[in-house]
Amino acid sequence: MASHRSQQPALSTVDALTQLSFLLHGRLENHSRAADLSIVQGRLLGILRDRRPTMGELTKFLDLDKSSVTGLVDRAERRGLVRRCTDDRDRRATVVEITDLGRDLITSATTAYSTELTALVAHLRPHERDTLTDLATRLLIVDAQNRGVDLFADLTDV
Amino acid sequence: MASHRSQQPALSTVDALTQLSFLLHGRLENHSRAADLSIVQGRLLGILRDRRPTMGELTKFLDLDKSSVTGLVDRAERRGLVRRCTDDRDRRATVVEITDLGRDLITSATTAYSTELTALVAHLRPHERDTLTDLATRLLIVDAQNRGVDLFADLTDV
DNA sequence: TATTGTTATACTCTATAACTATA
DNA sequence: TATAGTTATAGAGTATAACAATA
Repeated sequence: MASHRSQQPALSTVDALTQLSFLLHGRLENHSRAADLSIVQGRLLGILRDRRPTMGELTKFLDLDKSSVTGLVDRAERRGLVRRCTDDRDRRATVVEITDLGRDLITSATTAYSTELTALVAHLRPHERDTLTDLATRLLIVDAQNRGVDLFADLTDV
Repeated sequence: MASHRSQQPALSTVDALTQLSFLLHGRLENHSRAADLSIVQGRLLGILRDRRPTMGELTKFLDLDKSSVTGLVDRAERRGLVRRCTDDRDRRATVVEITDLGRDLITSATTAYSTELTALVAHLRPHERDTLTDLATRLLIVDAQNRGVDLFADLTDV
């Protein structure tokens, strides 16, 4: 009942993870596009879902140049997905917040993505899913330690 | 000896895989950029490493519009990474092949990427790596079946 | 007529450098 | 002077629509 695939050439660990990474990234891109969002617009809205950062804080979350963030927020604001507010404590700073429309879009995109991915991993048995989750999480923790950050400190959602 | 992380909030399977996907994608991007390549240029060269496709075939491998492929190949050709040849059997068609320079670049990028990823998964025990590889491969196989293609038919390398 | 590929055009995304306004 | 953010500009990447050359 287990394996129909012994005839197949085996993938290396790195190749299998890399292909899986492309698979997930492509799904995320598809579902974002279905909500009329690019991946980076989706990341922006995901960050804003439970934060109200300044432009400068956004450059750190997104790891982009400040001018890139200006353009990104410009386009999102023009579409009514986010709005800029002035910070009363520092009049140089600009705070960005998500609008109801932006929240609706990112919610529908992440829901659809999550539903599709859940259906995919449903092909594994429960204990296999748990194992996969544990192994993936351990790799994330190792990487976070290598980078000197706490994996669970700033989960930026999708 | 096993787990120091029971205090941490657990990630869902989907979240763990999604974050891992971002991690790998970011690494691939870094190593590509170190070789002065974008991810898509790297994919192009990876495909050309063991193929000599027409422009039309490239649009299928890359899942891009033909005009996008024209631009992609234009920029790669301008940099001396690929060259266009005429197809003698169909004089409408254009065959694309990699140059020695292109091959050097993609080899160094994939080698560096693979080395870093191998070091990361080396934090797992051998039997855990095997399990992870098996589970990831099974997800890829399910997805390939859903899409009606053979996973092992057209591995486009990285 | 259908297919292969390019060109013209437009938009997103990204970065560098120069700039404005506030601290 | 230093910091927060924008503007000007340039280039990669992507797509749609119109086109040329060949089948």
